[in-house]
Amino acid sequence: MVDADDRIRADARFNRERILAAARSAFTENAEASMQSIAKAAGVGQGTLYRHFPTREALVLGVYRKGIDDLVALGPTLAASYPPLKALRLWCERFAEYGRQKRGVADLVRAAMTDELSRDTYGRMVGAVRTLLAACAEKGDLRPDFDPEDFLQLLALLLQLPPTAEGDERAARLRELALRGLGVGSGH
Amino acid sequence: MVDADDRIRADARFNRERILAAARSAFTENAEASMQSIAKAAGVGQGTLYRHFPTREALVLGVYRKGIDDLVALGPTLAASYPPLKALRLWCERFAEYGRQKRGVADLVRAAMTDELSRDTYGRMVGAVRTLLAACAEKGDLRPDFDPEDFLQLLALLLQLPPTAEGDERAARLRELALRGLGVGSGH
DNA sequence: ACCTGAACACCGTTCAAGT
DNA sequence: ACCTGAACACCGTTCAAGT
Repeated sequence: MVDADDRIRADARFNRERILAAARSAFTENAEASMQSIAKAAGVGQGTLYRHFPTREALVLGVYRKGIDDLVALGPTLAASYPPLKALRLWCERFAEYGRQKRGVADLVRAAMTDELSRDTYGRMVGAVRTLLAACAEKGDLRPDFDPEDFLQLLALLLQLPPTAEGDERAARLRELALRGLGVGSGH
Repeated sequence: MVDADDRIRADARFNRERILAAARSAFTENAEASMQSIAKAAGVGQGTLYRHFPTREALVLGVYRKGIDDLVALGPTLAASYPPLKALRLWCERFAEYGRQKRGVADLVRAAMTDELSRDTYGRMVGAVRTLLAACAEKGDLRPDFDPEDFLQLLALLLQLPPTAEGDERAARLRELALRGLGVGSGH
């Protein structure tokens, strides 16, 4: 056990990276880029793509996992620097911004509950939201009985609005609506 | 002009009805039923399908137009029989129920703003929501400054939740969240 | 006028054959 | 072990040919 990786896997790992890089850029310019076109862009046979990512969902997850981890890590960072409600708002905005750039995120969150593969990632996102909401509730900024998963699902649904200025504004208004529904501005 | 229809169109109208009937039942059991399979089920060439409904959107609209008209008409009916807030709630539930059965409705509403074809239908739905919200606002049940289109879009987004008991319950909770955000329970 | 269905240019996914 | 790419079973859409 000199090395964690078997020697023979060097090419496989190389291919994996090539696929991820190709998928990342393909998804950025078109969230519906075909698997076949991604294999081609990566310079790899279709079979190889499917060997590494047996499902489109798996590929999307591979591409966005890092960004989502960053988002999850951002929760505590914001919570440490801002009042709870401000931290929650900023996190929601970052989520929206990230989701707007990488439109696959919405599908990922939507599929997450039924897909074994992405359960971990999803669970950590829910955890981040839970912490942010709990901090607000503790300060009395909003009601304490709300399901963080409902809130995250709502944020994910809002990503489906058209990626235009109008869609973004509507999403922002609906986020504010949700926060008011959670009790913002009705007590303290 | 003895008749509103030219004689020669009898077969065309027959085909149109056959297509609509086939599409209705196909969409009911699978919202993503292919155009090709619908043409086949209708006993019609693909070209005929495309002649009548040049786009999938047009076909969806053809199938759901009547149901949506019913939904629009339901607004005033409920408003006449119930207090405004109750009427609004009931309408939302009917919308959700209808959308759950016919999953194409959500896409229709989502696409409506950018699609010329369905603008009328969409506009009438917004009108129904506007009236219901306005009646509530007038009675002081909720804040008067909210965009009915935002509300309708939110309802349409909620249709995208998985059609399970869990998804339905989440949608119901998020609807209540929105109503609280609109001021329900904070005035009188 | 309207209809048909073969044909085109794609998909996602699989799997025999290669190294 | 891993890779390739032809092949399969589909799509949505078009359009020459028929009636």
